[in-house]
Amino acid sequence: MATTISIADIANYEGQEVTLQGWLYNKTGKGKLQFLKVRDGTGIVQCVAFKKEMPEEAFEVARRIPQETSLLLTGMVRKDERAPGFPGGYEIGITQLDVIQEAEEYPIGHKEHGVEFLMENRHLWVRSPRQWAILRIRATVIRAVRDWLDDHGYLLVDTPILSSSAGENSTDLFEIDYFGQPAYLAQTGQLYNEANMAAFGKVYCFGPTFRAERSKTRRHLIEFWMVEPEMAFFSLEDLMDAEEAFVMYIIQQVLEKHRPELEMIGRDLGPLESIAAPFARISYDEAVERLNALAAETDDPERKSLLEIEWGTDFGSPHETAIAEMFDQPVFVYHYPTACKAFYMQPVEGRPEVCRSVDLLAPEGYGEITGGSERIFDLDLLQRRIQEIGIDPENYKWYLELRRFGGVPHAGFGMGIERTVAWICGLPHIRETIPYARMLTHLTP
RNA sequence: UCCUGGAUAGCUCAACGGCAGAGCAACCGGCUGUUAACCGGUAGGUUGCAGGUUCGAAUCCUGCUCCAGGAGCCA
Repeated sequence: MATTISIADIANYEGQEVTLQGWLYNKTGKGKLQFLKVRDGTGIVQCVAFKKEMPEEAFEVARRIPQETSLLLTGMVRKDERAPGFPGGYEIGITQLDVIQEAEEYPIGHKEHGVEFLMENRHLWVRSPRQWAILRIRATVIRAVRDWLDDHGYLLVDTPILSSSAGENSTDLFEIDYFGQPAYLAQTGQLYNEANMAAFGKVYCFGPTFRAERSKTRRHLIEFWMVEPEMAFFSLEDLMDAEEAFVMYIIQQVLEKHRPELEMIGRDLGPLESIAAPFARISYDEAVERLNALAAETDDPERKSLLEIEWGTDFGSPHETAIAEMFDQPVFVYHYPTACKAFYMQPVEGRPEVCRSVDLLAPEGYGEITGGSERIFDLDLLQRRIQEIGIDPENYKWYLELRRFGGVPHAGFGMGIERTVAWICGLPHIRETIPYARMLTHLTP
């Protein structure tokens, strides 16, 4: 009985007889010689069925079976430069072949398909090499996130997904029936993080978040995964230092572990490899100046009006892209107008119209991947802010109470996993960065 | 919610007022090194839905449905 192996480990079995269990990915034939590309979840290997080297009925099976048939095969591993696959360079000379389930006509062929069709068949699309590579990179991004935080003194403290009131504001929340009273799906774990940081110092939560926004762009999901670290005694500058190291680690891990996958999906590695700390840091004031300067020297009136910005308004997507394009590195933009940001952000000393907030914009037009700030820790100030923006203090009772029992300066940020993966993989659309994207028009599969 | 574009064979598309077609997939046959194999053959259609104009509509008009991209909002 031959050893059952994973394709990823095939190089260790050269010259040995092995068993493989997997699915037929593709087949090309030439009469008495059939090339079966088989995948097993860890990789793809070319298996060669040659009529003279195997039982007659097994060869007939090799000739007949369609794409995605599940199978069990045995054969000799040999090195061959011509053999395609992942990792490639090895192939298996089949001596025995058994079908587990012969597939019906498989909808996803090896030609191009439209977005609508692929999304309807997402449960099958995840098998395609490109999607397979992207989702493996996603898993590594998530692991790098967890490892870096765990290794730097942050404790994972989970925050609830169901809650009785809004996190930051009451719009774009999914409301559900919670035994007769309204409840909402979390759009952030941040308020709970602030309670947890006072217990554990440095904490983070990681999980799905929900935004009921009718957004229809390549950067938006209704359900997306966010990691949110929150740190006691952190200033805005500490926050930027941490984010910088954190993002660098994630990129290094992906480059180290997934070079073949990145090449497989056609990612230009140059811009990614050249990412290095320190990242640029500019103030909102400077960003507005730079945008208006750029608009001034732009001839195209349409683009000009997209770039022009009045101080005090938040950046639109064209602004973010334009700022990011001014740098080869990710760029921090800090001290946004207080009016544009959440109520709990700490105003700048002596200049309350701006706050101690910072967004990190990814290069190559990928926009905002993190957003964070120093939080208000003074009770009176926070109460005043709640009153100013007109939300019900009753909903923030426990949150306010954190400021009664040892309030300290603290800061935190949130990073969108899917946007980060989209940037690292160089993808045109965020829908490929999550196994089953929830979007305005996609709830199935 | 708004703006723009689209819907034709299982898939990707062509035909743009005059016989609805190709490639891939499927099926049959050939081929000992294929890389989206190739070669020959077969089958495959309520042209998104409803109405209108016309001798004649996939094509022009009206309404609707669905999809995509973008804006706003955000990570």
